[in-house]
Amino acid sequence: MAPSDFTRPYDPREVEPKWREKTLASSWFHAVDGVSPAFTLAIPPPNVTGSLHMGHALTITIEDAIIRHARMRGLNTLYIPGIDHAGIATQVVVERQLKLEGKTRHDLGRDAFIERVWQWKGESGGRIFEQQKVLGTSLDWARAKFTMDADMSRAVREAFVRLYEEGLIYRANRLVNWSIGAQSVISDLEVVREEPDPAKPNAELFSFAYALEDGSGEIVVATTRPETMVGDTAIAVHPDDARYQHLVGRFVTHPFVKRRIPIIADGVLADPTKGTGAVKVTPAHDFNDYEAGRRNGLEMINILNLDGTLNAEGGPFAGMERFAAREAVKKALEAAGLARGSQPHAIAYARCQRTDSILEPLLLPQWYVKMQPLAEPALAAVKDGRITFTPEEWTKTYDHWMSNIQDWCISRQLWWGHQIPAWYCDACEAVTVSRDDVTACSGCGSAKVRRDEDVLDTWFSSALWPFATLGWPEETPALKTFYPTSVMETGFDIIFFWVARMIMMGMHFLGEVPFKRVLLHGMVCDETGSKMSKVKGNVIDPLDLVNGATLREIVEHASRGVPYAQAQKNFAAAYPSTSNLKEGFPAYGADAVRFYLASHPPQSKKINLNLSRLQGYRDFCNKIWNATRFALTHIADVGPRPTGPFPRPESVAERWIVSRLAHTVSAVNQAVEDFRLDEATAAVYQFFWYELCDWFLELSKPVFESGSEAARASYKLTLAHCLETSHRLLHPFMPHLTEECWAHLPENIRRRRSDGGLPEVLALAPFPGEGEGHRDVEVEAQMEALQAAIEAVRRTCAELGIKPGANLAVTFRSADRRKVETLEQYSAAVRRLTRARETAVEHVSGEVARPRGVGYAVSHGIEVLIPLAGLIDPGAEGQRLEKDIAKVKKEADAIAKRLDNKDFLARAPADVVEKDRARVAELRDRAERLAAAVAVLGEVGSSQI
RNA sequence: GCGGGCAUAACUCAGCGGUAGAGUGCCACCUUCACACGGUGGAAGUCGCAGGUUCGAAUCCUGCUGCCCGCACCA
Repeated sequence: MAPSDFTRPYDPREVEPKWREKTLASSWFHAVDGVSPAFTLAIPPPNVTGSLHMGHALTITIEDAIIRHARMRGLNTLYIPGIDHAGIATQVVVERQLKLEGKTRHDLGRDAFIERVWQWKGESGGRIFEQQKVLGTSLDWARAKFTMDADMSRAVREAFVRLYEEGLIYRANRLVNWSIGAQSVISDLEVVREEPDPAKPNAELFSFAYALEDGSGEIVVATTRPETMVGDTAIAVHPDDARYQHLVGRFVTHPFVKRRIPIIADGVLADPTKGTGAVKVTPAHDFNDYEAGRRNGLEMINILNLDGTLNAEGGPFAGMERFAAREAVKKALEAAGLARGSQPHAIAYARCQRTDSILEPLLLPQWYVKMQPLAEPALAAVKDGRITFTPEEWTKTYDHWMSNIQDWCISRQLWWGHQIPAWYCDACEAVTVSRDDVTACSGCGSAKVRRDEDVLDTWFSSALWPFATLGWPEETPALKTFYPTSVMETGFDIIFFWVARMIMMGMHFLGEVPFKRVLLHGMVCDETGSKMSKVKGNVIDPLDLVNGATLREIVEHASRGVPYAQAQKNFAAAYPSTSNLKEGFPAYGADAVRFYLASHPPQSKKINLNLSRLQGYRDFCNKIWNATRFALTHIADVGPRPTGPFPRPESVAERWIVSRLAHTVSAVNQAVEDFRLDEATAAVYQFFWYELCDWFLELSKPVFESGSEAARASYKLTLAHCLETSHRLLHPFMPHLTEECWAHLPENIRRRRSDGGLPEVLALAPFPGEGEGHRDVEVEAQMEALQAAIEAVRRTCAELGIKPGANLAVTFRSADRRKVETLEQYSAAVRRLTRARETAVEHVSGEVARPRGVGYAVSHGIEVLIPLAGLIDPGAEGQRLEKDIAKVKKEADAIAKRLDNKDFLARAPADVVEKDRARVAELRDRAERLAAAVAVLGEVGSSQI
């Protein structure tokens, strides 16, 4: 391929699809069993119902960068892809489809329904894999797993049976969170509570009276759920509440159902300061009442059907939907003269995370995992550092949750999922839990056994992910090679749902941590900081950023089920910067999106999408492209790259760039090791643009144009080396662009593997380490002086309003022989970069007369003299210099003041004091020289002050 | 109520004890033969407020204010 193949500007649409195809046709990212050291990362499996969102893009970006870095460092690297069957979400999707056909899952029956879900999964369940590929992942697709695969199901069953046999799984009849929307139980973690705002009542606190059975009076209670009163089995008062002591032990009569209800004393439930101090007790429908019921041996009466209607216990209200029943009960109480008023009230509704329906506490037998014994080793593993969290602050959150852990309800009344392997006997009481399907009761041998209808919480299978994906419970070579995995990387919002449970299960079943490090990232939000949601209409599809999209497409992807005009309004509110976005998004490309996402520090809880920054990284891609294109015009015939460490070049510029390269390489490696991808991307961005392109490339141009043969050869090698090393440094963040650029480089310059072989592609090349350069602090100082001299000329001209292209003849003076030599050596480059017609360099010592009427600057021990005659009025220079003098003096005075402080001298470290002394001296010297320059400016100049 | 976090340039965010930084935006200039998705120069911050520790604080400590996020509770 020739440099002319480079289109301009860089167009990711030309390059990225090509490398995606090559990758998928290759075996570059297949990990091999049995080779160590290994590096493993199992992707957090996205929902099978899902399509790629910014959170997935962030996950993949971070993980793939870490994975690619590890792979290039020579580790046997495995990045495991996968999809989660997502019980409730998937079942809801398919049920919605059925509804369009006028059917329910019950019309189909369980087997046919499950068949139908699999069919759906086959058609649209793999979409997210395709979307992940667009981002340039280096996943090992041959090892992709779906949590409902046969081997995964086997692992789930094995885990369940073992826990049961160990007494860590049990069945109990307890109050659970019932989601009427999902028609299932959900776990504590899946309950969301909206914070109540007392200023905005969202409910009604309704008071009513129970009449004492002897007709001697009444007792008033209040509730936000009047319909539950048909399930009341007690009224509780505080034992010390003088108002009610005489009533404890007596009874009231229920107005609607024939029941005597005791008035009991319960100091836990009843709070004398709240309401009337008397509280109705409905043990089967309230968590606190349930505890009170257990304490006091109360009857527990379930009044609800699973669909939210009142059952036969509802008396006159039986059959009514719960909210209709609420109104009916209120009316009936009023009619009976028992209503005692109501007031607006703010309460925290408990809702189902998936369906948003208000949850009902219900008494139902369910399967639970006993968490305490599992939590203890998992807590210890984090405490003693076998597992570390990044950012560290999550350790506390983890400790706190794990130390107060509740048993985990794992039954779900769904059809889609791993059916619980428990069989009940109709002939006896025995429960049979088995690895194999059961035909006879383990207790009495009866064939009348029924399997538990329920499936397991999806998170139960997720908890086995790091080892089930590797073949557990089999002792597979993969398991031996890749477990424990190296890193678990995911959003902080599932630290309890997932991370904590994986740690518990991994330690329990394998006796070893499932991963050594946990990296938790934040949430990608819109420009205003709001969480992305289709309801808010502020979702941005990462593929629209990658491929480009029209405004209409963007807006349509942002929300669901809203008219376009409204959707546009919602979108504009969430992304104020897009007000001028007529054309939609350009194709930023996967590489720019990745680099952008990687540029955020892990402690950012929120990443507010910033399109201008994204654009900045697209520009960076273009910069890399063009720099490579330019370099290729010079390095096509570069000599062979020496094996081993890069040899130390001769010239200042080369030694400088190689020193900066060494610095960048170590900064990037350290940053990736620390999971500070933001620092890694910043370091390589800084190096490539501001050091390699802005300076080294510019300094090398005159050499390529008119340097000696030897100099040209040396600069070619250095340039090619820096460029090739940059491609390798950038590759984990920008896989497509760097592959393309690297493929254009002459073979001579590509870094070989340690065995001497030429890597097939950049992804398989060694990551830069020691030996790519050498730090040279001295040459860096020399280079800084050269840069400062050039910048001094530019600044002086700019501040004086001297047009570029003016006829400049600049003289540099220094007492430092090396600086003089450097300036002389680079005089052609200096002319080019300052646009001066001619330059002269003088080595001076002691006081030297200054010419009159010159623009003057001094920095890093180099004086800059620019004759102004014929260019501008020297008066302007006088003003400019005076301003400069004032600034320098102010700075010098500030430091001098510190140096006058005896305590500072006595207590500050010697090197700090020394640095300040040198700095004051330098500043004073500059001030003197500037003052002298003013003095010789000429008549006009000196009178301007 | 318990716990965690955040407040730095117009915007988005680094820095977390020794001269206030980056990207974007802004202003001025430049169509210099890799790149105008470019180059050069510039302006811009009493680092939320008040105390304290220290020779020295954006950085450590305490309090306050304002936001955010968990967990618990809510007749």
